[in-house]
Amino acid sequence: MVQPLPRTFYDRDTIVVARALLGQYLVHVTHSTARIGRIVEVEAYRGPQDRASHSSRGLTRRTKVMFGPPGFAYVYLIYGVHHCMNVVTEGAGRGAAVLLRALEPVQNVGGRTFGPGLLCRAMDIDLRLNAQDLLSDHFFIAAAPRIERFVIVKRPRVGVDYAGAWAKRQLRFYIRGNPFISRP
DNA sequence: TGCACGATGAAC
DNA sequence: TTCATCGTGCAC
Repeated sequence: MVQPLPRTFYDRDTIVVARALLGQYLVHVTHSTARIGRIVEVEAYRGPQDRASHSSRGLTRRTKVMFGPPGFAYVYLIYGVHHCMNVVTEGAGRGAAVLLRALEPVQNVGGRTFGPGLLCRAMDIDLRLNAQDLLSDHFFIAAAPRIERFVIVKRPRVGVDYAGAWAKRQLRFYIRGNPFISRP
């Protein structure tokens, strides 16, 4: 039975959620086609104090979703070309989220899925899904169908060199040895 | 109202 | 290393 992970899954410390998301299944149903990808790489964005996070700008029209309740999708356009998808974590007002960086194709996924932009393209995710509740029937994350055992690798996040000391924090997590990681 | 700038990916 | 391309945040 494929169903969304509960709100309580997202309502926890962002690093805990980031690690727990690895191995889970992202599901997007469009035109009665269910696209499914296994999450294999993520990054944690901790809140307003995290200089790499969009929420470090405070509460704005764009970051409103990040400061909202957990379990919602924060989707934005980057470089005017690609979309990136996050899941909001922790309680409302925290401004924390987890960026999905790579998937392993499971079902109805065409094209490459490694890298946040390619992931969104392959899963047909765009701005229309911003602020979408992930406890829905067409866009959600489901528990992995079976217990899997893997080692989680920690690395600094990608593309946030401007963030000072926060750029050095190991807030990127991925499944060791998985062939769909966006970069070593 | 204007403008510099990306949590990227692809081409050169 | 350069560039596409546009929403956002902040200066004026």
